[in-house]
Amino acid sequence: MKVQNIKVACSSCTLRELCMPAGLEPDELKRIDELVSTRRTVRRRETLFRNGERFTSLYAIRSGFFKTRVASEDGRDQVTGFQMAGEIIGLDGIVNDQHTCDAVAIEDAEVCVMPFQRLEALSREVTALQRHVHQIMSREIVREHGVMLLLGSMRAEERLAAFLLNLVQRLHARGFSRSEFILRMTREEIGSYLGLTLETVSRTLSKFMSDGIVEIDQRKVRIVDPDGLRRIVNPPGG
Amino acid sequence: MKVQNIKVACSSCTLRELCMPAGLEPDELKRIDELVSTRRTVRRRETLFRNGERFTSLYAIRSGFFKTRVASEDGRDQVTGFQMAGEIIGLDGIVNDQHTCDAVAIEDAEVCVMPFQRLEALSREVTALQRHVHQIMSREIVREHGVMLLLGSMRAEERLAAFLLNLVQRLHARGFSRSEFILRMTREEIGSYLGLTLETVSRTLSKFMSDGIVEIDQRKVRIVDPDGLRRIVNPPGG
DNA sequence: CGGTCAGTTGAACCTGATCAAGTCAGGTGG
DNA sequence: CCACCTGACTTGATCAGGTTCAACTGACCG
Repeated sequence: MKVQNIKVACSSCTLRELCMPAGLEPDELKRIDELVSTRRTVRRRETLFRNGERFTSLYAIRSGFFKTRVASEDGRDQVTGFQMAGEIIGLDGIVNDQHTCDAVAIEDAEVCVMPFQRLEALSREVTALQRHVHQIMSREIVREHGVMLLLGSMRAEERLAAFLLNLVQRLHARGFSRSEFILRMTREEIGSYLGLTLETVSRTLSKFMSDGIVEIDQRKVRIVDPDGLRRIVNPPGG
Repeated sequence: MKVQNIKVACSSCTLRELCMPAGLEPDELKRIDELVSTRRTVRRRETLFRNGERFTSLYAIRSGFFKTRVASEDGRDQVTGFQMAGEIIGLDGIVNDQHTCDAVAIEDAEVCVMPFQRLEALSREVTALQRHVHQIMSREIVREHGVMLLLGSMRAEERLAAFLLNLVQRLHARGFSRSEFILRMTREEIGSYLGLTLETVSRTLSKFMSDGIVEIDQRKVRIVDPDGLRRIVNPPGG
């Protein structure tokens, strides 16, 4: 783990519109710059935090990709999400002052460390920030509802199609292509997230390819027929 | 829907320790009494709020039982949780000022209505309340992680066992028996929550019964061998 | 150039879904 | 009060989607 003390200003960060509230007054903007104490770089395969560790901070991802995962007492584990630049992780730790999942970088990453005490103090004073924190947590709850729907009621093809559409949509919101992207995660990680085995993920992607819906070369994905994917997620006839 | 304007004081509510922060100063406690605007009764099968409705308030359940469910564009739906006295619902609405799921009473219920604006204003001033709101949202995120683990990696028997243990544990925390309780939901609702069909739920419960782990008479459940259930959830050998 | 890890593909198997029939409890109306 | 109806539940038989096990390919790296 590497901690950088380089001062970084949210006010001049290109990702601000993703992690910070919009429409702040100049003086509020200035106060927000106190929020991030340090940055931290996390190399591929390293953890940002682990189940059981003391919770102190939320983390805003500046670059790179993370996965979060929970484990049951016996060895099984479940990927609960993939997070990219501009997203906030660590919310699970707030309830019991202790993290309940692992956050692992799946490619070299850099995060902004936001000590939670500071965040709470500041959001008592800056209403827009308070609102923003609530929205971030609520958004995570809604996202997880979607995953529950996926895991509880969708078939393999539907899960994969929904997964690909979700990824490309988030990447597009960050200025990347609307149709091409690189998978940062392995088939096994995708499978763990979607409640499938890696073989089923592989087979299903192959099927999408032979149906002419996507082109896949290793980790490189090109979505040829986005409507085809959408039809798979929401079959027209019920 | 019936709205009661009877003034209710959180400060004198028996459920306070469940929905409100502990260790408040007397003056803080007094201010908290401003939080609940009204109570509302919801009959069985009626909804407290629906997907698409404008979000205004969080609701603390005073009595009764709810389920929350999300729906995909085609008809499928997924129960995302069962909520009982002392629990807070409505958090999904915060992100977009609009509810994204339905909350349906599965038995006659009464809730305390907490206008969210008021809650935000008050939590800017009462630090313990601010912290409490954060904890409630974080707790929900952690709960959903658990459901994702369940849906993504457990087999039918494990899901049912985990479900029964979770229910009885929450009921016991509310002063009910450690081993007996009434199921408030149908087999179909349980199945939707656990990603199973109602037939599988029924069969699996029958199996538990013939294994001497539980006794079931209609909706009445008696857990005979809690350790047996725990062993099913966490098989000793991996 | 060999070793390792990720991914693909095939074949057999199994868990849980689906379809179907029948039971049971509770409520309603004659 | 009883016959009937309905919704919830149970149980059986069959089916299928996805898992499991296994073999193989290909990319990457020391």
